[in-house]
Amino acid sequence: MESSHERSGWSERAAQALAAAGYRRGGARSAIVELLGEQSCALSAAEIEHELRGRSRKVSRASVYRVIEELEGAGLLARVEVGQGSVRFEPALEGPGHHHHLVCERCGRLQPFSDEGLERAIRRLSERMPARISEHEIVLRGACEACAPR
Amino acid sequence: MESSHERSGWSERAAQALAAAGYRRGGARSAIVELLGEQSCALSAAEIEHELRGRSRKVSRASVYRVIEELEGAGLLARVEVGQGSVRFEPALEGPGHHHHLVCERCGRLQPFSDEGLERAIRRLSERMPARISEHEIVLRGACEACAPR
DNA sequence: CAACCAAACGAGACTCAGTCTCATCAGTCG
DNA sequence: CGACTGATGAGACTGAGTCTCGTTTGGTTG
Repeated sequence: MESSHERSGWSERAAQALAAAGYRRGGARSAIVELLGEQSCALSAAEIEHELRGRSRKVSRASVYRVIEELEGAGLLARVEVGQGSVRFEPALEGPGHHHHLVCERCGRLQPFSDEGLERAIRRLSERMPARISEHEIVLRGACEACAPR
Repeated sequence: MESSHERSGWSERAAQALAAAGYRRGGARSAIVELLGEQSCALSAAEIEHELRGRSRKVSRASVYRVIEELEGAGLLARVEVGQGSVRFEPALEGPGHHHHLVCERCGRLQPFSDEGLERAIRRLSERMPARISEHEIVLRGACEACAPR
């Protein structure tokens, strides 16, 4: 779990990185970046569109997907495949922010976690595989603490 | 990769398990089970529908999804989320057949792998997490041997 | 400041996987 | 052999995501 000031740093970093990549400042883009920067966990594209309709500014679906694509391309946004066809996005944090997800099969909530043992196992495996591994994604499914306390 | 006689055993097991669960024998269901039993790796729903159109018997999309759901519910079929919104299915083999996937970002091919170190890390993590973990899924992304030989 | 150009944007048509409904078909059992 | 009930197919429908194209806006230049 990350502290919120680390998050707000993200939207600034993102804005800078996009500017450096030659993108102009545009209302839709900055509204999306700002919204993402405030989140504590992943949002779906539809949630981004819907949430923005209510506040700062209405943003079209096309823009939501365009900006997601730019951010993902710049390595600033991580795509999380949650299962059942739903895809979510969240700010990609540097090194220590790297984490994976537990999806509760009961309530559907997403819970981030990280584990050094797991990362080590993946690094070792990557060296042995006959391929160049660039990313990995791990999803655990089960019942979260609230749904099945022990 | 598993030997093929292990695979053909799967379609029999699946047929038995479905019969035991009270399902009647039906043409569409057995055609799908048979096709899945022959595969060496995961198929998408559309591929199942298309492949069957050409051979044994034409099967409607509704039946493909129905049968997938039944098999998944019986723990006979594993769902593999490959990314970019595409979902594939493959026969779930007992213990030793448990594996994960490497998705090539260049050619899109799926390559199964398994690793005891990784499984161990996940078991240990599951015990420490404040949740009941029932499944896990790991996807590695990168360039496969054919696309980026080293 | 005015004018211009390219990038950013919005609206909405379109695609495609997956779901749902309902009429028809076919095992199974009496 | 019927009849009952589950299995199936056809196709309408949904919702996420993509694409196109006309409009708006940021930034730059005269």
